[in-house]
Amino acid sequence: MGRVSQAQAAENRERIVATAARLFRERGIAGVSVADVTAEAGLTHGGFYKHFASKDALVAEAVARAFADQATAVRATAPEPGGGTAVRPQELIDAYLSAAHRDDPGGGCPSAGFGGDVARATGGDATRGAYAKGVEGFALHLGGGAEPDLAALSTMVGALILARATAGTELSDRILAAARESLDRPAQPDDPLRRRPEPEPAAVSPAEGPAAGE
Amino acid sequence: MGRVSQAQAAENRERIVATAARLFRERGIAGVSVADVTAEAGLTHGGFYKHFASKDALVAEAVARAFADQATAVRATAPEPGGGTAVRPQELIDAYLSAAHRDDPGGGCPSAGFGGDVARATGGDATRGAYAKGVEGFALHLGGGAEPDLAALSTMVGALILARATAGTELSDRILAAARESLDRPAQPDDPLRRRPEPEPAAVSPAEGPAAGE
DNA sequence: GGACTTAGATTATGGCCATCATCTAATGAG
DNA sequence: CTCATTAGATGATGGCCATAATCTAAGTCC
Repeated sequence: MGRVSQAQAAENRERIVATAARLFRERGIAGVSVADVTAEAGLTHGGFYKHFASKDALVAEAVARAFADQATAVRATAPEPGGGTAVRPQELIDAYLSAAHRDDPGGGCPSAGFGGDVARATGGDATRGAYAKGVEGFALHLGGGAEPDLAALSTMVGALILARATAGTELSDRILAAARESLDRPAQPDDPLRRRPEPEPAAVSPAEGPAAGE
Repeated sequence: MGRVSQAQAAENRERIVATAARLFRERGIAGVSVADVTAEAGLTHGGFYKHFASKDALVAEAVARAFADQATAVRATAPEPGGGTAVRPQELIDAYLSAAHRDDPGGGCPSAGFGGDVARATGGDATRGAYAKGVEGFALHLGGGAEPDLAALSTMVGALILARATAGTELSDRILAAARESLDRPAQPDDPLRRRPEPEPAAVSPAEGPAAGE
């Protein structure tokens, strides 16, 4: 086919980004080809490079888009649109650590969905930058707007990834439940029990320590 | 070259599995070819299928191997080899949430290194089974041997994945620090503050709720 | 309305990949 | 010592992928 109106072209481009944001989260960035994305968007792969300089450029936009969508959805549930809440939004946490969210990676949390792939950084700085910015923004929401709750974010992202990887086993549901339980009680900054018993230096070498093998 | 002694062949096979366990964690399963693994093990790709039925079979063995190595390393730091500890092993947590572990995915935690890839399940049940078994075993160690501490595991895995994906930014170190801080205080099962304020049902639909977009 | 522009389709291109057939030489059983 | 066995090398095969050149028909602008 020949040409298409500017409005139609812009819409096509949008659909490519939205489709990519979903597919990349579902199957992983390496598991989705440019042709997959364009086909799912109702186009052929030919015109792709009229819109994007490379697959990496699409990845960066898809990551940014996924986080923007998440921010929009999260804002819709915030008690005070402009201000901040003092406690963690319990509804958000429950929805996050639900079986439904586990089973919908394509529409789910970008921090979890892109985490593993972004670490291996196919593309350059654009992708990683968009990811880091998105992560911090989401953590900020978890912290109630004041300061990012990075610990809660870690628990949620970790639980979701582990639950997905163990989906189908009974362990998967237990992981979600344990994380929900753990986040039930907001952090108590002045709790004396938070101080560690003895601050002796770690005796294990991290390189071949408890986390390593071989 | 022609043939090789049975001992040499077994050693070659071992080296393939060990190399795969490392490379798959470093670059992702989809990002490593059979030829990559065999070459790094000092062989060519030809003889590979004399040892493994498919790449997926190697993946399953590599996952199992990575968890076995981790278990060995973790056991080496356990205070009581046979028994269990009542509290979380602080040294283990500190080593886990270190910059060194973040920067060594190839030799690091399999729960984190394979998490994203196993969720997309290239291979069949063998891989997922090995993964689930390994995760539960590691969680058991974190819980001191009595019962698996799935919440702590989630926090650690999530923090590590997020720290890796944001490596190079200042956020990365803050994530590790926040997770360390959060895990500093062992869980208090009878803490009255752990009860949630109001058990109202979640008002958001998980499908297009706070975690979703579009 | 006519000429220029361009979105998207068609069709290469060069490369990598999993898997397999074949070759070859050393091993290990007799 | 001999020979069938087999680990590993070499080299297809068929397929997919990112990227790009070319084509075409429809928009856009004067």
